[in-house]
Amino acid sequence: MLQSQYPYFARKEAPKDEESYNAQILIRAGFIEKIMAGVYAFLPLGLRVLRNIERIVREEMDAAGAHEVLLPVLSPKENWQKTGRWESLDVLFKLISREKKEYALGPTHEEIIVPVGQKAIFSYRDLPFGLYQIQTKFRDEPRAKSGLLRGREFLMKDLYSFHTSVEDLEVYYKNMLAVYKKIFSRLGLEALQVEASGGTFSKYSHEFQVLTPNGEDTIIHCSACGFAQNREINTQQEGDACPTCGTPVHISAGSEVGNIFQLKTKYSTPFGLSYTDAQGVTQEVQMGCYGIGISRLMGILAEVYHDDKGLLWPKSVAPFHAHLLALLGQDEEQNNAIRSQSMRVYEFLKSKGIEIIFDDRANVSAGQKFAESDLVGIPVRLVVSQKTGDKVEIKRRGDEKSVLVDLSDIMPYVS
RNA sequence: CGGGGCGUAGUGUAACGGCUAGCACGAGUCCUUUGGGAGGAUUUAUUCCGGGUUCGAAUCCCGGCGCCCCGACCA
Repeated sequence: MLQSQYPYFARKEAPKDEESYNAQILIRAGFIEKIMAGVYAFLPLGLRVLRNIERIVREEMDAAGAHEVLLPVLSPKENWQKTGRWESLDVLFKLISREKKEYALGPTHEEIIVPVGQKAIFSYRDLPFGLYQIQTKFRDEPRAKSGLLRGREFLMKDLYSFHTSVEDLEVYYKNMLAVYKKIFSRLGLEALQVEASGGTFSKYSHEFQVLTPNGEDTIIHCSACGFAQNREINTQQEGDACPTCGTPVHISAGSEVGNIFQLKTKYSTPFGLSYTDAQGVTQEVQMGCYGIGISRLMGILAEVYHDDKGLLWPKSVAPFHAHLLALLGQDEEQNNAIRSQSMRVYEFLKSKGIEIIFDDRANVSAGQKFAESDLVGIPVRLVVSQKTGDKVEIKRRGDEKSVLVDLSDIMPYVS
């Protein structure tokens, strides 16, 4: 039996027990499915978006010289006891084995990476270096909410850097600020670099915030000089003078997409992570950590890129480059012509490396195919029907008008 | 964990304590249809779970579980 070219899970109505926009639209369009509060399955279309976000983050991490690792989700209690977080970290998921041994599911991986790093660090000559992973994280949030924006299980990139000195850490940290800006810009997002409280990690940190009406953070920011602080550390009101340049500040809701901290020796100390300096003296290793919420980014992209008809993915993360619709009718002779023409288009674009999804379903009305393609939000829509003859109709998602072109002229429209 | 709301086919919903739990969408089958979520016929439910009140419970009461929202919390 021929498998359908169209792995589709769309539905007309979103479940009523889901109020956040990103979860509603992503469920409706068939990208994700809720399994329980704060836990989602990624369906074929959603996984492709997730992989694209991942790929961009991975490319930039690799370009910055970081090395990818994969740390375990399951981790021993002792490591968390060493830092005191077995007790202090409320969101730590704990589990007990048949043998009554206790484990934690990783909410973040300092307790795991430090002992790993230790194996490679002896001398100052071994430093600096960075290790990162893209891994599922677990946090026992007291209240999961806002769809993909705050889950109990989510995908995250976490990078840890190791240094001989605070000065060296600062160089790396500053470079990471630039790397992060590049990542968000490739994802089609404008992210403000925001100063925030460092939480339990350090006195201060930098967050990257995308301004969106449904964001859970409040950001005080200045459009003139780029000053931006989280409400956590700033109590200014709309229109107050910017502390750095005096221009009236704005207050906006934002969603955190990345966060970077200077850990310094916070985790080196409990694990005895040290190196020998040029004078033969033992010194503590200085550390930084740098996170990006991969699955959360997918939710934020849905919040930012949509209209009343559905999603509009930026090309860099879109699940496919092109969405091909074959509009079939009752006339089988006509249908055969449409099938062979749409297959020509499909094979041609595939041969050119264009990622294409092909809606070849029979017995689905043209109107439904159009509505669903708008909902899914792939950047370019191609139509083959009785009207198009040996040409293809092309329309960009979001455009009003379409054009009819020969197959030989199609590439500029889809690449 | 405090406050609020809510659990009825796959989805969205209706039903005064009382007839065979109604409708729409989806899905299955058959026929017709095919450029903006098509039409007809037909099929599709232990009303979240467990107790209780009652001649009789989707409906009222108690307990549990689950979901959403506000707050607290948020590496």
